[in-house]
Amino acid sequence: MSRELEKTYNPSEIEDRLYQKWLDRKYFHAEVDRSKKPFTIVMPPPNITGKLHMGHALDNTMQDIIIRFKRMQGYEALWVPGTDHASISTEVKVTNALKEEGIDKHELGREGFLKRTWEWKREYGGTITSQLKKIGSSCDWDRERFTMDEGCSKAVQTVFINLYNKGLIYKGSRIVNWCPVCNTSISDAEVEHEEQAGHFWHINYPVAGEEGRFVEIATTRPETLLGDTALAVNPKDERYKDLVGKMVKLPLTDREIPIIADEYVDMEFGTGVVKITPAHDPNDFEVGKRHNLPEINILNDDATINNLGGKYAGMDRYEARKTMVEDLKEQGLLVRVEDHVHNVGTHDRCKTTVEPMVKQQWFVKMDELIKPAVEGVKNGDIELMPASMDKTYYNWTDNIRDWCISRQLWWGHRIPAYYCKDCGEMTVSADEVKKCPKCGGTHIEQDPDTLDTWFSSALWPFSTLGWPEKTPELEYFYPTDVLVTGYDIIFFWVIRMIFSGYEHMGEKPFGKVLFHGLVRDSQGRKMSKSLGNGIDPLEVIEKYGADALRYTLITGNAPGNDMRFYWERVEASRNFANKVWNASRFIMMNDPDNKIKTTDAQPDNLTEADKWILSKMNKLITEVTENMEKYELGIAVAKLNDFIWEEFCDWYIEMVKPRLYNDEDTTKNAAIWTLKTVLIDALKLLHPYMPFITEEIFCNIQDEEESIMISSWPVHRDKFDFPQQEKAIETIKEAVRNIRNIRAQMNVAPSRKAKVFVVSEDESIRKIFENGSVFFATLAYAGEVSVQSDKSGIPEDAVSAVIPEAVLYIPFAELVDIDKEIERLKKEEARLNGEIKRCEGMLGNEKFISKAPQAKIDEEKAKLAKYQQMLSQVTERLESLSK
RNA sequence: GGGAUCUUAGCUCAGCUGGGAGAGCAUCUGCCUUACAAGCAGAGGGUCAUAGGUUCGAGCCCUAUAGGUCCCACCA
Repeated sequence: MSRELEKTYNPSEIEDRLYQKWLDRKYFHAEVDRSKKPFTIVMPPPNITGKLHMGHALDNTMQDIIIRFKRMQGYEALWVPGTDHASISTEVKVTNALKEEGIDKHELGREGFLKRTWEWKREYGGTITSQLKKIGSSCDWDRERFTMDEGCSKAVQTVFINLYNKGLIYKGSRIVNWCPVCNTSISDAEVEHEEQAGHFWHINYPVAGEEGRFVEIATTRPETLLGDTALAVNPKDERYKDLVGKMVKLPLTDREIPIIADEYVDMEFGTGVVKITPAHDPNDFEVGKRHNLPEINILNDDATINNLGGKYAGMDRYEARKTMVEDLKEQGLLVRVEDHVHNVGTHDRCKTTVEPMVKQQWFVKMDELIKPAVEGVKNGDIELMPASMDKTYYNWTDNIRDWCISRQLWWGHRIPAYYCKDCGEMTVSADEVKKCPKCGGTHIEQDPDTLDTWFSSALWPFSTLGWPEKTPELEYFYPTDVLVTGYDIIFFWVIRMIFSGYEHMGEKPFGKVLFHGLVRDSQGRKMSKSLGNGIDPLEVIEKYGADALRYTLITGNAPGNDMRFYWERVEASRNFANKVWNASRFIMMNDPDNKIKTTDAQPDNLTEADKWILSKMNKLITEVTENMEKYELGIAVAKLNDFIWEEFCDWYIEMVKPRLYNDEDTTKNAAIWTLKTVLIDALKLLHPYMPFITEEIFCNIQDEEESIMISSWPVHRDKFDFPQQEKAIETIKEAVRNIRNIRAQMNVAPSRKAKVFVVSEDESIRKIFENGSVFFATLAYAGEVSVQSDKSGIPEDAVSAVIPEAVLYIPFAELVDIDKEIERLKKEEARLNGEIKRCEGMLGNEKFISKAPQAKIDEEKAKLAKYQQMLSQVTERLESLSK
């Protein structure tokens, strides 16, 4: 393998090749291995109709980071990928495709349609998974699943039958949300409420038998009047007390309906009289049940008025509304029209206003099922991250209603219920029923409905592992460890998986749920097709590489928070990748034949600088690991970035250069060994975040085929703890910073070297500078460094800087402006005085002394001593300059 | 109506269990120093929304207020 690397990192050449290498070597594949601990993630299955968007990119990057980390830590790490059949989306897509060919879905028939849809799935359903590969997802493609594959379908059927037999699934005539465009019922979770400007129509209903007396009601949906079966008032309402029990004439019809009393009516709102339409309003439905009112459905499935609507039959709901209002006006029954803003339920897929309707549908009874799911989160069996999601979760579980699971669609899992046309008997069965068990009739028809898409995805954590079969995988990998998903599908999916896990497996589906937010555009708007503000992750990958995209999505963002996408941030990520690339290139250039290996014994002539960076690295390993274990991915990588860029590149590499450029230097090899050791550990820590570039460098630098993916995660090594050396190097860094600062302030050209005197009475400090003089001189642009215990030989007008336990002098003879120098020192004096005052204030506070922890007190005492020592040096300098 | 969350440098955001305010980008100054100008060195810039409270000590905890965002909810 070539050791000549390009000057800048070029991801496009590398990514596909490396991904293929990993695939070929089956690195992503996990097997049941009892000698290892399992770690499992199941991927939230993207819709087969989907195209990769930033949400997927974020979701999968997070999962990939976690799974790569765990794999390196030695777990048998399994990440199960798959796709969702997405019943409505897919059905709509295929229906429209057919329409363009001039084919009507119903003409084609159910079987023909399903055949076409499977074909469509085979052709396009894999698009999204192939895109997931582009971002580096290390999922076990051998175990890829589909919610409608044989195994998952078996799981769905088993669950349905189990729940039915337990009485937890029932069929009933209930009010459901009906989408007249998609022509199907939908669950409560699929209804989005949006505020719309509408009207409040006040209508007079004539009281039967009392000429000239009216009851005024107010409604936002006057067309539903056709289905009214009562008016209701509050039993406590004095205004209407005498009306209760009387009848009113229902306008525009020849029906009479009763006035009833029900607590549900709010006296304060509107006129205090409510028209009751049990077939088209969930509340009215309840009222109707309490008072045994008839339910009159006045709508067809496409939201036109049905044949019960008299002259309005056949009109669209809005057309009927308009016409009816006109008619009411003509008859003098329309009192007035007010503007009114109200919440309208719309279908989340197609944005059509849903119509509540009474329909025969299948439901899952929720009240019992939800209990273990609530308990599981309450007692910590499942942890939601961030924890604030708990409240959202309970808010839903506390107000849960039965789940409408039947859909009037063809694409999906068909309900395994069979009806005998002869006697009407219903049989729920896994196998096709051919003969009625009750009457023996053979005219059997299967329920035409299919199940809600989320019914199958609710089983995903165990259906993908083989359930209902008792597979070794299920036994080994279940329960899964962490679920990563957006907070927007907590109700659709997360909660349903949780109660399904407890119900069917007797155990939680996952231990933790890591929620992430939305990726918004740079102005904070949701990325959407209609706005055209979406950014294609593939475009980002093409321009900057998958690593840069992943890095951008993971940095500078706390768990559960939304983030904004900026190209500038991608650029910054790319720059970081490039930094790593060049640091690596630098190291390779200094050991072109790869003579020094990290596996070599630790050199016995490590310098203080070497020990410092090794010690720093040791700390970094601990911090990164701890944060990743808490799934604080952003914090972990921020620490890593700081270490690599600042400590390693800006300081350590610069410190080491004089040794590398000097062939006489006996510690040259020690430097190279340290550079490589630290770099390789850093690459490993970075690998989960930036898998491609780290792999490429890892192989190049070590001249080997071995992959970083399967290398072991770095662990803290006690032998690399060097607290003394850490302190020593920090002292030198402080000195360097001071000198650079002074030089910049004085506009001294970098080319101009100056002699630097380090004066300290403390021998250990002097020793530090003597040991570090090789690089101290370079970093501080010093021509020569003189370390001494007193000021002998130092010109009186040298510029000076005070650091703890030492004073630095730089003689710039002609450049020095004494007044400016005094001013600078006075500023420093004031700063130190401020610090001293602060320390003294704290230490002088009796309560602080008595209540604060001893460590904190000692810390402040040490600071005070340090500042006092520095202050005395500054004062001394000032005095000698003022002479 | 209920709930969540946010308000920190010009912009976008970090800041984990309370112990001297950080990053990236942007701005200004100086550098093509033989890994990297996608870079290096330095600088400026914040009464951490407001007002109270708890505490020896508050960006962090509590209460109220203002503004923003989101979720849930059957007010016809």
